[in-house]
Amino acid sequence: MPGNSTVLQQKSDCMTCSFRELCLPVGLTDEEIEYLGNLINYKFKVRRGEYLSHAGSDFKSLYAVKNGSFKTCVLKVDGRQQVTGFYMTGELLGLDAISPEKHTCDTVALVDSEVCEVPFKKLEEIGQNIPSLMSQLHKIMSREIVQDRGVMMLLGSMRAEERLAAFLLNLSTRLARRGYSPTDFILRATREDIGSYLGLKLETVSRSFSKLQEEGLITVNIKHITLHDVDKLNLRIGNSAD
Amino acid sequence: MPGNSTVLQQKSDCMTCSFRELCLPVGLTDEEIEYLGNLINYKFKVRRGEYLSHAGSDFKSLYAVKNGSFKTCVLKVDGRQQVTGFYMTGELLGLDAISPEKHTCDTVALVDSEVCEVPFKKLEEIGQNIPSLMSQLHKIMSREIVQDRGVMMLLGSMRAEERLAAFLLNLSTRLARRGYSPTDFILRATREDIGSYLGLKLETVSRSFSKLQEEGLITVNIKHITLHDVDKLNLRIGNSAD
DNA sequence: CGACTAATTGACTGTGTTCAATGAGTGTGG
DNA sequence: CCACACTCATTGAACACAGTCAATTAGTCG
Repeated sequence: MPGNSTVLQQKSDCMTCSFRELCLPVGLTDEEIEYLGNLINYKFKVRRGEYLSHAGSDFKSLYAVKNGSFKTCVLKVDGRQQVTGFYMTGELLGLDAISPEKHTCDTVALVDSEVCEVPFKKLEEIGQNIPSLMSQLHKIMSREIVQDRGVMMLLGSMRAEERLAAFLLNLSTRLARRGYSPTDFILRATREDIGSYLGLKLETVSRSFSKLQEEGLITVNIKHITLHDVDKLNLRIGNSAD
Repeated sequence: MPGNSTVLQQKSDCMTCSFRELCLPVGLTDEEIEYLGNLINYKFKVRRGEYLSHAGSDFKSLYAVKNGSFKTCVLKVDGRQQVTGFYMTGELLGLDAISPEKHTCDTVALVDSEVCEVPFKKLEEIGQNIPSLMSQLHKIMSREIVQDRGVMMLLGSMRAEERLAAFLLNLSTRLARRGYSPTDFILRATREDIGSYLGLKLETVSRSFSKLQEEGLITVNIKHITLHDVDKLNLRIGNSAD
């Protein structure tokens, strides 16, 4: 049973999951998915603000976000805290914990959410017989590395407004892949969380939102964001517009 | 043949490699290492300043650093460049390329170096029969994620001197694991590379070195660094001293 | 030795932080 | 239903840290 999350176990089912094309089952045959489904036995509900896992706790399972949204964050002994990632539907939580066999961060639900538990040892076991499952795991881990590199780029070489633009574009892309509007969405995180993730203070995040709005690139209504010119936003952060 | 590196192919041999306890063979039986050795056929020499791989090029193999030192860096269309990582003996290059199947960064030798080529498809294949090899790969990838998270922490919430202290401590730990002095070492990277990695300008890196030296925590002699008080350095970056 | 590249240091500038006040939104209880 | 408390967001003014520009020194390689 993870953290202090509300446990409401229920049989999970990859076959009927509408997000299996985003998650571990990618590239598997129906038969293989059935097999994987036997591994992924349970899904949990985690209510807004509750912890799915705590830094330092033992690692046993990965968690696939079935629906909802999470942040991961690290709290250092001197009180400094930092958000290290945001996770949405179909994304895999806990990859950082594999090597130390301890969770390295707290994982908190930003909205009422559900996760599917993936016991890691068992995943490696059945992976022996399903090559494409292993491949998919490797790709997911690689993607996590690429994503983190992107954040490093952002933190290391972008100014406040650029960081925020990059963050919004990243959300936009991920939402689009899930069938949501890439230009009109609701932020789940507070200004403080966003700031922490982007290496900025919440006031700077707020000011940057206002600046981007003044420039006509976005509209901000507290948590409701509309992107007006994705190409210009991309140019702003040093990507080609295509 | 990777990048424009000097190709001097030679049979590689994990069995006799003094760094196998840091690298992919960790936890494998002699028999399994023999098997792995058949996969890792060649090692390449890459001279200082030469590229092992270029961003955008096709991904076929991981490269294990046999000896020497590398940096990975990304160059954006607008000219911004950033160093995303430093790699030393026993570490695995190219994990970011698995998912996109293209290299996402340039990999450059900081000193004359050697790498062992690990064809990735084949690695996944023989991993089917050697569970501990797959586990080790997962641990290495997970460790890369943890390492990157550390850099994100650093970039997101530390000031210049703290960043530099964290960088030096990280190097120190990795060198110690390789049997080198953790308190007395030679930097392979320039101030500019270090700055790029830490999200600072080279002048700021230089000033931070001087500050830490004035405080008596380190001695700096261009590339030769001596750490005088690892505990205090750790406290400085919000780690407990133990 | 001369031509490089790399590193240090100083003076000034600018971006983001800090501190503070205000406003908007939400939930609770009288 | 409204008052109150609370959290979250916005905005302003002063300040600090790192960036920029520039000059100098140290080190390296042909």
